[in-house]
Amino acid sequence: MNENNLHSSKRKRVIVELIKGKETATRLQTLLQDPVQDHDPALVNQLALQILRSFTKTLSELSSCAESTQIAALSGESKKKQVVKDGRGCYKRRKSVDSWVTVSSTMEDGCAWRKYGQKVILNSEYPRCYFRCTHKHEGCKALKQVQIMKEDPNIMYQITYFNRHTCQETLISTPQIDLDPYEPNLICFQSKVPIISQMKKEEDTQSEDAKSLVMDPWQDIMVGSEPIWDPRTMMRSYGEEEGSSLHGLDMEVNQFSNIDYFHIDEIFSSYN
DNA sequence: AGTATTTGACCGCG
DNA sequence: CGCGGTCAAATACT
Repeated sequence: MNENNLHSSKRKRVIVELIKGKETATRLQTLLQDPVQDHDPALVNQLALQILRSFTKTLSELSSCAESTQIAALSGESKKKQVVKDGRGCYKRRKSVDSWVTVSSTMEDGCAWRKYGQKVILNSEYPRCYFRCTHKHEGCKALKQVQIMKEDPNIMYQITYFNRHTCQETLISTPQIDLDPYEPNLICFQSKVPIISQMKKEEDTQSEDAKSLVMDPWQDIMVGSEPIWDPRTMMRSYGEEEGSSLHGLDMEVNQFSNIDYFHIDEIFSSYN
C-alpha cells in the first residue's frame, strides 16, 4: 500500500468514526428531546460513552500518522529527547511517542488529570501547563500539555496529548449526563463531581446572555464554585461557598464538540 | 489525614 | 547558557 492509499484509508476511517459520533450525538439529542422525563440513564450513558469513544478513536487515528509534523508545527517541539536516563529532568519523550494536538475551547476532556508543572514559554503570553493522568500509579503514561492560544478573541486551548491511557480511566470517568432543568438542550459531562446546574439567569452577574454562556464552556466554569481555572494565570481559584459545580464539558448537543475542526482539516492537509 | 496544586529547583538538550 | 520538561517540597483544599 503506498502512502496515498494509506492516508486515504486513514482518512476514511476518521470520517467514518466522526460520522458515527455525530449519529450517536443525534440519537442522544433525540432521546433527550423526548418529553418523557425518565430517560434510561444507562442508555444515555452508553450513548455519551460512544460519542467520547468516537472522538478518542478519531484522535488516535490522526495521531498515528500526522503527529510528527503537527507537533512540530503547532507546539514547537519534537526535535529533542532521544536519551532515556534516570533522574530529574530526564527526557523520555521521542518523536515516535503517541501524541496528537487538539484545539478546544475547554481543557476538559472527560479524563482525570493531575497538574505537575507550569512553565512560562518564551514569546507566549500564557504559561504552559503540564498534566499527567491521575492514574499514573497504575502505570498510565498519558500526559497532556495545555497552552492558551492568544490569537483567538475567544479563549482557545491548544492541547497536546502524549501517550494513550493505559489505565481504566475511561471506564472510571464514564460521563454521567444530567439534563439541565433550565437549559434542556444542555448536557453536562462530568467525571466525578455531582452537578447542580448553575445556568440560572438570575445568578448571572455578567452581561452576557444565557446563550453566550452556553456557547462558551469557559463561562460555564466561571459561574460555579468548583475550583476553576483562571485563563490568565492558568491556576485554580476557588469561588464562594454556596452554589455548586459545573464542569467545563458542558455544551449544546447541537454544537456537540469543542474540538476545532479547522485544526483537523490542517491535519488532513498534511496528508496531501 | 489524604489528595491536589503551586512553584522554584533541577536537568538535558541545542 | 537559555529553554522547556519534570520533580518534589510546601501549600491549599476537601
